[in-house]
Amino acid sequence: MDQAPERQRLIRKLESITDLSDEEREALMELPVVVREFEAGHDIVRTGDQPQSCCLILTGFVCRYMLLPDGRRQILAFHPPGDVPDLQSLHLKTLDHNVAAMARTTAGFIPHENLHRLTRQFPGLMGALWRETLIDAAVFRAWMVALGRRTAHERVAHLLCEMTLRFAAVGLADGLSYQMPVTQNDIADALGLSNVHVNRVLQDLRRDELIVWRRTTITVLQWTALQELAAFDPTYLHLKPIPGVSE
Amino acid sequence: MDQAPERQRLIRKLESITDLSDEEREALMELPVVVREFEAGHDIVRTGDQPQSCCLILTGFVCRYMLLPDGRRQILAFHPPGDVPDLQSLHLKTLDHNVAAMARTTAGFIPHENLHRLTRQFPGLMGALWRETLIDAAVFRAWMVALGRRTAHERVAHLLCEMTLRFAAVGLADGLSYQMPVTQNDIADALGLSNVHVNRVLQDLRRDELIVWRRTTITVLQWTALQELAAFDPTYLHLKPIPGVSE
DNA sequence: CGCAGCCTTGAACTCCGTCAACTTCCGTGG
DNA sequence: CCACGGAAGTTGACGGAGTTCAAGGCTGCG
Repeated sequence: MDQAPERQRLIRKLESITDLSDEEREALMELPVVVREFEAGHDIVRTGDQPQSCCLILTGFVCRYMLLPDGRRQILAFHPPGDVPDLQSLHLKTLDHNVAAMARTTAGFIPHENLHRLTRQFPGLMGALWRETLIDAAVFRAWMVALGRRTAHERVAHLLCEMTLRFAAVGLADGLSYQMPVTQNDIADALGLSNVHVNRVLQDLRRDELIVWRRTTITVLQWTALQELAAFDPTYLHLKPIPGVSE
Repeated sequence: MDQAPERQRLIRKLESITDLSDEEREALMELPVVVREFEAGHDIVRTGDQPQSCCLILTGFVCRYMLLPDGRRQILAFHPPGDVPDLQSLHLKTLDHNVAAMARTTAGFIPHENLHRLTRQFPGLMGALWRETLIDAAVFRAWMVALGRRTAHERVAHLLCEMTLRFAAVGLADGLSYQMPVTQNDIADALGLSNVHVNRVLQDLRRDELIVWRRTTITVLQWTALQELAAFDPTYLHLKPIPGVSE
């Protein structure tokens, strides 16, 4: 009876960026989902893999990353529950980067054939999924601007703004507070900085009482000030307005 | 009789990443294309626009970029002829960045409705176009790694490797030589560096006889050495093997 | 209670940015 | 044909944001 919560995750996510019809929601509820669990630090899929299914994050937290031959790591994206980090594998056979669990994570695997059938039957859903991959790319672009042209303080602030909205969009934030299980080292690898410098920047943000970050709990104390510091413009997330946060 | 060359550009590009059937090629030949011309430095579409057609680059050269409020610029992508830099507008109504001509450029505008009709009629073409947007994102990821974790020398070398393959893939390279009308300032804004530093890096590459760059003509002299310097792995471009360059 | 991973701190260093001047190159027009 | 002007490329001196290295301090889990 209650395998529903999984699909609700996906539906909630899609509805944060598109409108779904009742039929489409029903079709999503009928998707077969194989649930697997991953320990923190373990890869879910890897460079070179040719997955036959997409993985929907149900609980936990996930990142995508690439490694240079000498071990330097760049984190490409963070994914809260509801995201499908390898949705691209639907049309790009070979994976060119890794997906890893940053905390104990449960993921639901949805076979490609079922997703393909769905997109054939419901052009609206095809649009929604395509759109989802395009927003993925939009986030990459925003990160590129951060990596290339923002200062360390701006980068950290920008990442915090983005994650705040994305957690809120799928209902996983409590006001401006949310759980994000990443280390300062992870932040550094996401923002192209050293862990030492990330530490110093975070101390500044705390000293200025813009945020509180205790253990894995992040709380934004001064949303407007943080946005201004980051020159954060949420357009690129292409989210519908979020009750209680935006609008 | 001879409006054909335009569509050939698109077909050639798509065939560098997918196989097309005769029917699909024919359907592409029947797309209406409105040709317009743009001067160097002029925007083709802008942030906030809600375009009703996609622009196919026919001749010239184009970049996508974002500006920070204080004027800092990050170039997100370069596009040789054959590319459709705003293909995403098919499923993302509002543009979140700009597309600009870097040299005198002719672009062919293809109405969204025609592309949508095409994707409904030919699922293979839908796959090809979706795939195209996914490769776009893959290139963003590669750039993110460069911006976040590569040194200035590696970044420049990596960009040169990428552009060499992309020009070659659409038949616009003469061996390892091609025309790319960008200034050192543009390179700097693409790689998150200053124009001064790009200048010094290029001098190093020339001194070591890895490349020649005169005016807008780039020639790679030592392909293997350049690849090694960049730690360049072309997988992310998801190209078929290019006769005469790769394989 | 102990250990391991994470956070924190300080000092030295470096890659790259900034500023400012100078040169080269090319297109234009006289 | 040459003179001019502006944009792009080049050079040097200096400064700073962020890195590296290394040590020490927390803290939560087994």
